[in-house]
Amino acid sequence: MLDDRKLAVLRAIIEDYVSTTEPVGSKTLVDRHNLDVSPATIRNDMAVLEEQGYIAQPHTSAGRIPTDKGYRLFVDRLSAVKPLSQAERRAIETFLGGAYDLDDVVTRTVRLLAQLTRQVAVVQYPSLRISCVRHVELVPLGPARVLLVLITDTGRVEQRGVDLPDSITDDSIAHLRALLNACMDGRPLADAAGVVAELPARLDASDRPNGAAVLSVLLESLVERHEEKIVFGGAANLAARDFSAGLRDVLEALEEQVVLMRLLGESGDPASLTVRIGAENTVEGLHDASIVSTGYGAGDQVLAKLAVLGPTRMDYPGAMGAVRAVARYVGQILAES
Amino acid sequence: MLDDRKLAVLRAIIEDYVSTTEPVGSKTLVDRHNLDVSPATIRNDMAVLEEQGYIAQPHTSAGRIPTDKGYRLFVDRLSAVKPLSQAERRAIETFLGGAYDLDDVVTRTVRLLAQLTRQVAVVQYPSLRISCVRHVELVPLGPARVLLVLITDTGRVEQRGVDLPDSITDDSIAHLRALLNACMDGRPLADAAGVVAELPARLDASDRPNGAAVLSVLLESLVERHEEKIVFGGAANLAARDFSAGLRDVLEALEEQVVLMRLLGESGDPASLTVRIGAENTVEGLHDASIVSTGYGAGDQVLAKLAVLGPTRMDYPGAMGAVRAVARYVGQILAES
DNA sequence: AATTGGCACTCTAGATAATCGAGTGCCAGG
DNA sequence: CCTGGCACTCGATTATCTAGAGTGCCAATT
Repeated sequence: MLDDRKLAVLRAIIEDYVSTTEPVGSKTLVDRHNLDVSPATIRNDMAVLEEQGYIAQPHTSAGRIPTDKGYRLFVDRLSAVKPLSQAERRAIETFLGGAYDLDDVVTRTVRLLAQLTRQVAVVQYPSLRISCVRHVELVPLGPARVLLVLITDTGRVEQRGVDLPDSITDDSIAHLRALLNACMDGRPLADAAGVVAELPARLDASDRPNGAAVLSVLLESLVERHEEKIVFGGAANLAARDFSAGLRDVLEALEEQVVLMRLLGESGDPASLTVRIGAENTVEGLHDASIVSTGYGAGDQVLAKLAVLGPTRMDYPGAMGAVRAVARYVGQILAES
Repeated sequence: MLDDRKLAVLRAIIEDYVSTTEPVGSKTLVDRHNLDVSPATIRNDMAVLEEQGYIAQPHTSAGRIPTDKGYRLFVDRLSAVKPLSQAERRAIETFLGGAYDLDDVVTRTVRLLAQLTRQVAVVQYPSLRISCVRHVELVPLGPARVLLVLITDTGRVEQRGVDLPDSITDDSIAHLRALLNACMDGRPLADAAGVVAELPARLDASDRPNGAAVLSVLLESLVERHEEKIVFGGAANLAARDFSAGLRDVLEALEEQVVLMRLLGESGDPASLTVRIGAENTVEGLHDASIVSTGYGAGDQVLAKLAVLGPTRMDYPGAMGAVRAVARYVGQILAES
């Protein structure tokens, strides 16, 4: 139905349109790419492509622009992920290598991705779900308030103030701390639920409510809130582009954690490169946007996602290359630390 | 030189211009505010105001718009900080009250300020300079690498991986940990420098380099990097406005930590409400912007700054009221926790 | 001396019209 | 199936005109 030349034409249209931002006509097309046929032939091809919904005309007597469906075909069958240049790889390595702590890794990753792709970058904090507990610290903050500090074997530290149901003595705290460490040390955070079950038996009756409160925080709050943390950067790159919906909508979407969660959650296979194009995106206000996302993590565990967001008219091969490369390096960093 | 009526005219011009975004003429002015004089009289006044540089004409035969100098006079002498409504105060209280930890306080503050003022909000993390050490924890991460965790009496936790000059045994770590806690416990972080001096004497010679490495991280890195952390939000509010310089510049400035530092640093008295208008701002790309900032902290200590950034044409009394109120509430929250 | 009504003047925003040209669709011939 | 030719469409650009908001200035008034 679509012979090779028609596909080549589609590819050419997309490449031209992405780089020039202007509808591309049959004449320009033959000139710029060396298709050995006449403009009239191209026009026939374009008519077919249009009929099938891969390209569209903004108005009669203008060139063609790709539709979402056109981009989709391009991404699926007409393009390859573009590997980064040697220089770019080195840049990633040195830039990410200098990170101090997790916060810093995430911040730097965002900046890096935004800079590499000249788009908006979105990075989710890695999940603590599979981390193991190395140490739990309890520090009294008030009569019925303690600070819970959790140190994982991946070298991460999470803290949170906990309001207790009862007031608590320093002794009880010490007791609870010892017990928590005994129970949790070396165990994955995901097991916290199990520990909650066996804990009451090992606590004085008087300490049970407080102990339960601390554990539920450990579970619900630390682990889950971490995943909800999503950072974006490179908003300045939006200003240059023209989103028909108005970039106000885009910025609003980016500032809503909930929306970002959904955005990253929507992609199918979490581990692999996923591209969502234009209207494929269910998030309000992002119908003109495309998202290139992938999971990342230490080893083969997917701990979180990162993505690049731009107008549907974006350099997909380049963005995909950058996303993949950055995800790999971040994974390495996480594995090392 | 400027009699009362001329000042009233200036105030009226600013108020109208801020709310309508359009140059305001003599006729409209008399209509909307009840100045009991004729348009011609106002025109004379406006001529004087213009001569003195308080207002300007975009072009002949257009109304007048305020200049930076005009806004400056308005802020200094013609307006009062507008207190928030009861409802707004309650909203602040409940919204900030629900915060989990410091990160959450800062994030919520940004959102709150952005929403209250419909502008961009900028918030700096509170300095650790005056906090006291409650506990120091060292966790081995590798042969020559430890994780340093610092818990302060204000319930904050900072962590950082430290690469040591020599490899280290678990014994040494325990020793170092005990010593650090003995030295630092209860002392303000600002004293860390002093502790560095006395530490070597109390360490085995073999532990000295490692101990010094840990302490220098404590000092340089934890405390200072915290102050450098600045968050902004509400960028979507920029989209509606029209910055002549292009909002790209504004967004770029906002994404540069260094620039934000300078922005907040420039204000004079750190404790009080400061307004910087248009060109008063030395930051490139923000010559069309105004910044309303103030310091905040627990008690009377100024720990950091927060600000609102918008076009010079902004609602100064409202912004000042919001900034002041939010700063106070955040201060309270910090003092409590 | 300050205020005011009157008036001519100046621009800009917006409407209308004319023109240009890139790009198309279609057709007849190779 | 490809191609050159050709009439046609329609947005973008430019030119011209008009209406009206707003001004500055002046002479008269209080």
